[in-house]
Amino acid sequence: MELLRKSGLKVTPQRLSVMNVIMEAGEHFKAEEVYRKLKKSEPSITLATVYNIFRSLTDNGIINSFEVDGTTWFESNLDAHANLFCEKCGTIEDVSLSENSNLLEQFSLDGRKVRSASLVLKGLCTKCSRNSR
Amino acid sequence: MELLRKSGLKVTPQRLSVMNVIMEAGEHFKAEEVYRKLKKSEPSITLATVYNIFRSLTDNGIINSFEVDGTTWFESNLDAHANLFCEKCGTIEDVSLSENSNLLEQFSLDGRKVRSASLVLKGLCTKCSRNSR
DNA sequence: CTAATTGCAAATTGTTTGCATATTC
DNA sequence: GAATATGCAAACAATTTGCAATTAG
Repeated sequence: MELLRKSGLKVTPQRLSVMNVIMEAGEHFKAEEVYRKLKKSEPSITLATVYNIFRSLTDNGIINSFEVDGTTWFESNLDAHANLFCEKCGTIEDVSLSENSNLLEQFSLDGRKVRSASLVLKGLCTKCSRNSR
Repeated sequence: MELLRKSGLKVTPQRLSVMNVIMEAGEHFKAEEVYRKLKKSEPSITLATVYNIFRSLTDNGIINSFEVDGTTWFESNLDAHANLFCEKCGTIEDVSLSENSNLLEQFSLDGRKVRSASLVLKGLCTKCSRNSR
């Protein structure tokens, strides 16, 4: 609620529900998934509304988004990290950068301006990597 | 030609044309752009064909792809680097990683398997950054 | 009361697919 | 000659838009 207010966004039940889903630590969702989850408790909600909400939340820096194979994922973790898409189970796993690595200072920027960075990995998550051994 | 042969892909004029466009150093293209470019010299070519070609080239590791805001870009630079999407002029600029940074060793991987990494930046390219000062 | 947001349907964009024809190897 | 690729039209998936009705501040 505070986050919405701080950004001048109106506090609607739909927005609160979407935020409830997305704010769980370490969670990553696609719009469609959130829509399906919410449909149960909030049957009137629309996929378009979910998309609209995600747009205002990302525009206001409340959540983060990144894309994998043509679809957009959302997460509440705003710290610099990589997202690993597991090619076996289709989930996303956060991958922290090694301590001595500050992602945002890794580039030779020479007079460019970087506003956002998205580091997406593809491979096998911890669980699937273990199971495939 | 050698690259195609090595991967067991048939050498067709369409594939050669696409590769000619994409192989220019530092160039980044969307399928649609390549299609428009080639339409002039090769009027029979189709957007679907361009997409098919890009798929076989990426599947065989001949070129690289990454996505920005829902559209896929292709490049021939296979070295580890970041791609900066300029929000002003809409082009992509390669950004090399600082020497002491090996992108693929930056993560705390602990038993995960990483097959590919895509680092996409958004901001202003060198030219637009200069012009906006 | 006013501006913002929702819900709905329809439109758009980027990309893929099925299939007949043509082309490489 | 067999397998693969092209061209074309049609299908698809993800996302956005226009607009009327509703709701938050």
